[in-house]
Amino acid sequence: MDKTYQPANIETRWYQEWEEKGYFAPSGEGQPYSIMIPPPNVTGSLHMGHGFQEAIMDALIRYHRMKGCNTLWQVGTDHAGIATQMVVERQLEVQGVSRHDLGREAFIEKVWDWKAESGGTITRQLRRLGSSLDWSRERFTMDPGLSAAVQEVFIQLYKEGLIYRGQRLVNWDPALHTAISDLEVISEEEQGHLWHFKYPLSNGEGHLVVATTRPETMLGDTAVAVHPEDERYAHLVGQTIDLPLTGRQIPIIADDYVDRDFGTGCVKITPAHDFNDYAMGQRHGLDMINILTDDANLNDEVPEKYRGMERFAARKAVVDDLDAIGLLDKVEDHTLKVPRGDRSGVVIEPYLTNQWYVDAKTLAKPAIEAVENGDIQFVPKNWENTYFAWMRDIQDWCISRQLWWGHRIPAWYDDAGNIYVGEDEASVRADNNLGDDIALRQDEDVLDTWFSSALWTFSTLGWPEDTEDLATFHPSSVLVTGFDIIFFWVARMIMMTVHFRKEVPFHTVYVHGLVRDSHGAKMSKSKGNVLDPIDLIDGIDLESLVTKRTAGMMQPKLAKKIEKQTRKEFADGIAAYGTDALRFTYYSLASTGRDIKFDVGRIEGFRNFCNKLWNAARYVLMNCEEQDCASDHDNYELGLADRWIISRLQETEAEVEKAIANYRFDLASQAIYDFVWNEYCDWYLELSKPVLWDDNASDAAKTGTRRTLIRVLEATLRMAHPLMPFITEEIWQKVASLAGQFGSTIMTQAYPECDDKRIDTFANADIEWLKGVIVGIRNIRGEMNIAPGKELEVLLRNGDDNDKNRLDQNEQYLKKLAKLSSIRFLNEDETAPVASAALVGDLEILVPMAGLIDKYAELARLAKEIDKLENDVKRVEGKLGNSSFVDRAPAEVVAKERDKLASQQQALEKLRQQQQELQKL
RNA sequence: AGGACUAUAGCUCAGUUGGUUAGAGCGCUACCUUGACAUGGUAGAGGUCCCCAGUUCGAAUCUGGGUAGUCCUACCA
Repeated sequence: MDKTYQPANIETRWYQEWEEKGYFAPSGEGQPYSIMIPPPNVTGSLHMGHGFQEAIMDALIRYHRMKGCNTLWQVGTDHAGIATQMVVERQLEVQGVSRHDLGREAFIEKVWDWKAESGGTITRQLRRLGSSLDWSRERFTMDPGLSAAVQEVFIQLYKEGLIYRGQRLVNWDPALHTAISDLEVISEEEQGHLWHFKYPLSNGEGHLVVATTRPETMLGDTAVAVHPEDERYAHLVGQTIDLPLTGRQIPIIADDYVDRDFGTGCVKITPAHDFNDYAMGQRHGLDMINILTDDANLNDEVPEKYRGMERFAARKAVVDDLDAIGLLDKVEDHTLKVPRGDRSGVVIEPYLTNQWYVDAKTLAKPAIEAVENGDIQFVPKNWENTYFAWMRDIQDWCISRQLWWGHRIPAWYDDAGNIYVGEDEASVRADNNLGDDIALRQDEDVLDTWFSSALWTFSTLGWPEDTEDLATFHPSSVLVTGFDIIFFWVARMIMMTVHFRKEVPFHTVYVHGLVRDSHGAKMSKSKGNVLDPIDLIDGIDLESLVTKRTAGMMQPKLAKKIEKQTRKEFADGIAAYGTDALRFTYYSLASTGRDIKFDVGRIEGFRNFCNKLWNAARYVLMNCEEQDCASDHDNYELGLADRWIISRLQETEAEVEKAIANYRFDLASQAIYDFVWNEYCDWYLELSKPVLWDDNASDAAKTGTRRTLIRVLEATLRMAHPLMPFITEEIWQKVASLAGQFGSTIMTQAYPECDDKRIDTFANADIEWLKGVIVGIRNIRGEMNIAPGKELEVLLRNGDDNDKNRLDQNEQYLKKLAKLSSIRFLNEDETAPVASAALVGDLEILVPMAGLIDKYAELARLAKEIDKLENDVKRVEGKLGNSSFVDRAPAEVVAKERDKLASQQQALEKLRQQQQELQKL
């Protein structure tokens, strides 16, 4: 083995082998365990969020596979309608071609080409992460099988009346020319203005003042509303206004939606361009005048002057014109929420169109129940509240999109406007007895991407066919996802699955936090703080990183800033840390919080951890290879250290198991880290040396030590494998046979489980004693600046029989680990030399000072210790002096405090004696 | 406006049903190439557990109020 851990040499090699050998496929035996990957965009690339999420899922999958489950991790990608179409349109734009120039069919072909070209990127990257996905079952939301499922669902929901077509206001994206759902609209506060206009009363007796943030919509006003109990205007209700610039007369109506205290208490009503006004228009039977085109330019419903104007130009024109005729009352600064499309970033228009809707309220009911009755559980549980809150107030879901890339809606229209829904034109004709003389045209629109995603857990398993995979792997075991798509995806999956399968899509939803940069900011291209998981694995030099982060930046100023920032933060680029270190970092961050702040500094620590494990293995192999490790006989003996580390391994196994059961990967990784580094390496390997290197030690003891070294290492590798698959496999291959384990891969070995019988509390206590003595001596050595190489003669005083026994049995350990030339108890009649002392319980450990230790340094050290103890004693004395504590606290708590006080007082007494003796000198 | 979450060491975070000497990693200080590892070893420094009040014998932990921050949902023109 190399002296240092070199991940690049092992990772891709092992992944290829695993995949070729088919280890990722379900075994066909055992309890089914399945996870459906949240399908990434087929033309996308891996980001930190993916990396985190895949790491979690892979750990769960590998863990259950090793536990003997029939494990399926279903892989696949999403066609991501809008996102993908936009990318291809942008590529065409560079060539000066629009999708309309190409026409629908040719354009879709281009998209398929692009999918073929770039579609492998993310799946290649998933492999780099070590994800043990069953690639033989890879699916795509637009492949024939899944498309059939989509069609089936649409047709059936239509027949049940749960999908309908309707004309109403939708969120219209004027850049993308499509409707989008409420969830795809992001509203954020922006600085704007509030314009106050005078609307003259038709009777010539003055005017009303209305305020608006969108002056141009006044051209579509069909009423002015006041509050029904507003005395200022009560007498005007029923009268009309001469709507300026239009020549139209519009009524003054009363509606209690109006807030009397806002502005003047008069509101202009534009039913065709505002959701609240729309509702009011319906209540009052107002006209709806659509004044916009698909591009959000003004249409022919407005006076000639404004026709064809862009909406913001029209705004200015309307304001200027009203001002010119003296009807602009005033303009105020005003912050308002501006709705923008999450993809296009342009301001969304409420726009009157025909769209397809899903009756979400009906579907939501059983979906809510599935969570209420515990069939589905969220982890952490509080996300259920978020789910309920949204589901109980759910709005119908607009599922049609005016795009070309996606599942085309299976609906046909005749010239009379009748709607026919069916598999294809032929079946529609057949089902409805439509002759060839009746012209049919198919709906131009496609379905929201999330419509097909909602079917993901069962469509990937072959539905609507009644497959064995469905019977075996559905419902899936757990969904691993971020809270950002609980509404987009999780809720809709539950609705669709419960409706069509009469069972839940998954039993558990594990909701993890979102990966952010080290300061907690969202990672985004425009902020220039994006990290690519692959760069953390392979490393990247500074220049490449700068180029990558600033590529395709529209604003040169921004690019400059990002470059500066990047050069500062990554002056030396990013080192190659390897997949296992990256994954371990993810796990360590996977606690219950909502934000996961990713600091590159952390990954280095875990790369070092990999190196630690690597070198521990080197040490073990060095001592075990071609040696008797008792792999096939019982002729060995386990010493204290052996029994202790075996015991600690059991406890760690139990801890890891519990952590994984609770989706606490931070605790699982912590337990493994701690065991490997702080116990196995720091103590056990050191404790093995005095045995292996002692000529007086018996062969049976040496064999027992070697056996323990190799077997604990081997079990640790299995324990850690789900979290760090590559390094564990690489080492395991070299270690397994020495530990009496056989197999072609660690992947399918049994996961180690805690054996209570091997938890040895006596060994634990003895080792704690041993550590106490060693640490006590090391502490004196460190504090007193005694050269590390200087061997000490240590004396013990005041111990009981237990201490004496322990000394007898551990003398070799003590000498080696604390660097002692001798250690013995003082005889009864022997006076102790001047010494520096440490305490382990009642036992005093004396390091003679002669020639080694400065009196005043030791006095200072003692003073510090005494001070600390005095405080402790005071606190406990206070507690025990409080009669209500003694009376009311449980007896065992009181007893514990008494014991504590007694031993503290004793220790204090000894240290004070020590202090006095020293002072006399 | 309603709701959720967060506040613990310089930084990032653990802390299980109230009883711990409040922990870890990174960073920091001193010493050390000792035969697995300097991607290392040994020792050490560092905390008013956001603030106030309450419950309790006892609060980082429970309750109420406040402050600060983050986010979600809805939205007043």
